[in-house]
Amino acid sequence: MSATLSDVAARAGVSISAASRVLSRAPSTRVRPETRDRIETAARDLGYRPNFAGRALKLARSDVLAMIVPDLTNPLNSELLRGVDEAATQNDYLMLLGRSEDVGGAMIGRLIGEGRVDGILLQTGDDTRPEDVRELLGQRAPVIFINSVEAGHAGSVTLPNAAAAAVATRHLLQLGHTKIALVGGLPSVFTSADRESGYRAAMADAEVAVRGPWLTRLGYTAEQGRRGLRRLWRLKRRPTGVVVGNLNAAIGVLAEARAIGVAVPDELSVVALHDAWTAEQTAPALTCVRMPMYDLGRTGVELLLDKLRGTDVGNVMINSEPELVVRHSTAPAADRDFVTSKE
Amino acid sequence: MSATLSDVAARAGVSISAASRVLSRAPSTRVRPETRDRIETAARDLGYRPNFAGRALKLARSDVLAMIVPDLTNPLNSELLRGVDEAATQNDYLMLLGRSEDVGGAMIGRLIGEGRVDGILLQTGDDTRPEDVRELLGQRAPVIFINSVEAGHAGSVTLPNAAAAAVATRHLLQLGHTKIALVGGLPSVFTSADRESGYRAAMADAEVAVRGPWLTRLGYTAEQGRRGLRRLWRLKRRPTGVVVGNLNAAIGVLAEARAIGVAVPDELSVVALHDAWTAEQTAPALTCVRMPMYDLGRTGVELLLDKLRGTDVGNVMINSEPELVVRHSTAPAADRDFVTSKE
DNA sequence: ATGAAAGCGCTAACAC
DNA sequence: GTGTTAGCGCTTTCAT
Repeated sequence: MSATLSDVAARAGVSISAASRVLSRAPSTRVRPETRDRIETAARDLGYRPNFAGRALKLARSDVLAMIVPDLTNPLNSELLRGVDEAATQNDYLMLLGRSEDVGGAMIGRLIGEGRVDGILLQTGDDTRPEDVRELLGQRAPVIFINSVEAGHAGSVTLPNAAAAAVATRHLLQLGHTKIALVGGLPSVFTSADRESGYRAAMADAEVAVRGPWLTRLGYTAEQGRRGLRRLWRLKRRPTGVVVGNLNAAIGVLAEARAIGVAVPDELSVVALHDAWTAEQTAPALTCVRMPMYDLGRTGVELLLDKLRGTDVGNVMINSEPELVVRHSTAPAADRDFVTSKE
Repeated sequence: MSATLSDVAARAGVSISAASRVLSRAPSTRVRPETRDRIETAARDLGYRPNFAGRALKLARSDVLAMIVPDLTNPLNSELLRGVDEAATQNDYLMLLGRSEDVGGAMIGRLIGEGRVDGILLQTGDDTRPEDVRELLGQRAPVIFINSVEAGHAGSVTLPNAAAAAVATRHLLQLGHTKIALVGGLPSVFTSADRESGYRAAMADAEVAVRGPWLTRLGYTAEQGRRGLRRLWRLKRRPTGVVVGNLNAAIGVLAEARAIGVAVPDELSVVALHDAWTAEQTAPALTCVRMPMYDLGRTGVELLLDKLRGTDVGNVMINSEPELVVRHSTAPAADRDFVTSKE
């Protein structure tokens, strides 16, 4: 065991409470400079670290935030986790990671019930059961939803989902495409509707018709993306461009395109929402709309800390404009001999 | 705050210690069935959860294990994390995730110094500084190295790196290739040498010459894989097959091959170490050697728990045979009109 | 400016 | 079989 406060106090020749004041509290506490010095020196010599159990027991808080995501090893979450981690660290909190599939399970129950975490950032996944979420909300730790919302729950941060889908759609429109499909997420997932509405809005703005069969809502995984493209290619009237609601699904779309002999971008332009290193390594490299994931994480932490302090929190949308990253999976429409002036 | 032990005791009409005995200890403690019943009922009614700070303070342990990896969102780690998590949960431990880039930093120091974790599973990365690792080992939490070793340190689990590289190499040899290159990891990384030796052993067994320029040691990222292939393709004598030490690097190799006009597998066969969903989505889909990542995680936890109990632990290698997963990035050598009988 | 002491929730001797 | 009690390390009134 490392040195305790009483070790430090003994070495500095002061009382435990004096040592505590100097070592833990805001520098506001007035104490004779010489005493402060002795205490700080003793602490340094002994390599003193406050025992967190003692602290947590006394203060009834753990200084830990839990970030719960559907898939820890999804590269799309990389920036999100970095944002959360940095914001947490700056506020002297630790970030604990969990999977949303565990939400109904024992592990998350332990985290909260045993007082191991002070608050929770929750990103639900395709498989998260609503009743588990409601149970979670019934416990005593405040929850902030990340890129998802729960009716009647105060505290969420969302991405500019509609705006991002619109950026992607406009990119294809500007390349001269009019037959534009959407390979979207499951209808049950919060972001799906938003992204679809952004797509519809951009199409409407351009006065281009949306055809029902060109919308698929199969999910955000690569395999589901493949299925989406297969379904589109079974159609008599096929699109020349497709907006894919998620990068991983787009990777599947590309793989399936190759498998069934669809040339990208010559025959089909593909643009995806989200960006990550994997997008640069596909064949062809994927044109993407980058999402403000880092800000999403930071803002989530700020909201959670507000809630912890008792401040009223609302539902905020990150409003930085999603950025188009043009790579090689999109090209001017082949069935037109002109393109818009923008391109 | 939720119910405490004394709430439960009061409601059951027993002493706190009776409640503690019944609720926390092995069922061995003898107590009148009726009393046990009353206590358990009271606990259930009150939704009692042991406060972990009180428990940790008393027992001087936290029941938390930290798993530290270079990159949380690397899909290659998915199975590893699952293995660690499951084994930890089964032993009533919680898994806390950290990044190895933080090893020298404040965060990991807090985890250990403040007694927040009982032990550590550490997978070092390209950027982990040896002096930071040594400092970590100097602290009071036991450490088990995951697929890496530290000289003189008891406790590590490693993958069958050499065996996997040999499996990959033999696959190419059996397809008739003799001009086989290795796109490997950084020389400073533990696994690099092992994988290289497996490659060399397989080549030697087949009495096929290894040419120096065909070995690159640039690293395990996609970008480093791309650079590896570029370097190989600058050669006058080019290989017809390449073993890539890491799946992510192989994804880069494929991307670069396409970029510079190398046909895979017709002109170049590519086989990668490790497997993940990303390997099924490349063009062409990657032939891989699957590694026992799940077992790696489980075994790491078991070793760590042994060490926690004071048992002597050694350095174990997971010995399940790495499994070849043939997809479409490898094909018979084009410069031979015969193949071995095996294929 | 500094110290004494209580108590956060829990477990483990020890007494009965 | 059950209760009493001390104490883990810390913060925080309250005295001095």
